Amino acid sequence: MFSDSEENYLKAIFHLERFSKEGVSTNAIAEEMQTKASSVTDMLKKLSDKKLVNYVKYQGVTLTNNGKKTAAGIIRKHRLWEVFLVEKLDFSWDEVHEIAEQLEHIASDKLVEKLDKHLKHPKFDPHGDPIPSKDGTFPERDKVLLSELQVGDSGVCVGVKDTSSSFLKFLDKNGIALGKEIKVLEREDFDDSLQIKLGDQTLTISHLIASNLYLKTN
Amino acid sequence: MFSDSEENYLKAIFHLERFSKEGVSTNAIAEEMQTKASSVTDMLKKLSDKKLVNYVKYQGVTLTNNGKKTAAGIIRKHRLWEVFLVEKLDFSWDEVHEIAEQLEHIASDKLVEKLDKHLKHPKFDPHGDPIPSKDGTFPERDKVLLSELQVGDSGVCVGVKDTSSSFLKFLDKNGIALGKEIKVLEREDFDDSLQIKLGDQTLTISHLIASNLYLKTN
DNA sequence: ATATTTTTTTAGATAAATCTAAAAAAATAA
DNA sequence: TTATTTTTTTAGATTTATCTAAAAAAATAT
Repeated sequence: MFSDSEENYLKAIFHLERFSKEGVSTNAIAEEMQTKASSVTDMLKKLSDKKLVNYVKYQGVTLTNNGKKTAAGIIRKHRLWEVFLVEKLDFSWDEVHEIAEQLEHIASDKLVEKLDKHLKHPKFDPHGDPIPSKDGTFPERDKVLLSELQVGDSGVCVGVKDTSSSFLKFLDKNGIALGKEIKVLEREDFDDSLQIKLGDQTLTISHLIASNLYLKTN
Repeated sequence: MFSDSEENYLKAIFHLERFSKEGVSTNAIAEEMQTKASSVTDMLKKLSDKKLVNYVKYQGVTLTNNGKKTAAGIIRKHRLWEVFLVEKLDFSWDEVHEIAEQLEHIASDKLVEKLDKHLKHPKFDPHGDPIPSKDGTFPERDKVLLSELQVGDSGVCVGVKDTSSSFLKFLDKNGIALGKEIKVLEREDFDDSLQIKLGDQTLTISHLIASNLYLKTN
């Protein structure tokens, strides 16, 4: 149906749309996809011809309903495969992104639905990101960055913002995992680092760490 | 490492090499891949530059050791994914080929080995074809076409030669599956059709059917 | 309001994989 | 052995996705 490249652009635009309510700019897409603005322009024309985006020269793009649905479908596949890799093949959560980037382009509706069933219809991927349903709707979860909590607040770890291997490995090393309860014991005014309680241990984490960890507060 | 197209050519040459002990001809590859001879020539030059085939103008090609190993790796992936689709996702054996054609190009050694482990190191795919081991060796099984058996002979069904959906569906419909015991009761001289015993039933099958079904004789 | 900077687009080039049509080589037939 | 047919290769074109460099438009600053 669509080329891998077209699918990657749709995915990028989909992600960028969540941040800007205006159209997404050519440069933003180029940045996200690590490519040149001129390549983006070329692709926007093609996606526009295929009615996947609304594109007006010099004014950026938005996804059409069709484009949104297609993008959600790709993200659905990506996240289902991530669950498969972690749950069934025993990969760790910092290894699955690159492989899922390939698997998300496998074209077979039946495969996706059978995979979903096999995995017992998971709602979230290994990083806590929601898995769009078949019709393209996202089951959003209310979550808050750990960095935004007040001293004394607590919550359960439900997701990560940064999914880089180095960040995830850091979490592993410190025993921070989805499902764990975290309580903010103290905030250091100087650098906004936090002292937190995790299980029966106490540890100190930087602001950068805290601003990449999502909690569900109780 | 290699493009999907390069991998498909290697696979095709690998399969064709099993039949001709001479080099594989350009036209044979074009036929196998449903493409034009001129496209094949172009690709052979490229594969030759990459030391995957021994190519001499007008004399066809053979795979180098490297080419053989690479091809075996792709076939390994294809067949492991077929096992996964049938055993874990509950696909039927006539549905898996097209999907495995896509999955075989996913590049991750770790994924292949984890998949192999998850499937408990299967030796054969759902059609009875052997799965090459990691180092590229094929565990060949001694098998005979049902059409070559004599009246009175019997054996266990271990594989199919034709893997088309229509053939596999025919087998399903008639209760013929891998692992089933078959005994040749009678052969019709006129058209070489066979009367066979399958479980407690007797059925008649054409020569074409019998010449696409592999048995292991006892 | 004009000049400067930034963003975006266009024009033209490149690489990969394919094609058609023509040329060259090899195989086969007379 | 020469002619014919078949196979294979070459030459040149096309499509997709990319790039660089230049031009055009929009945004920002003076």
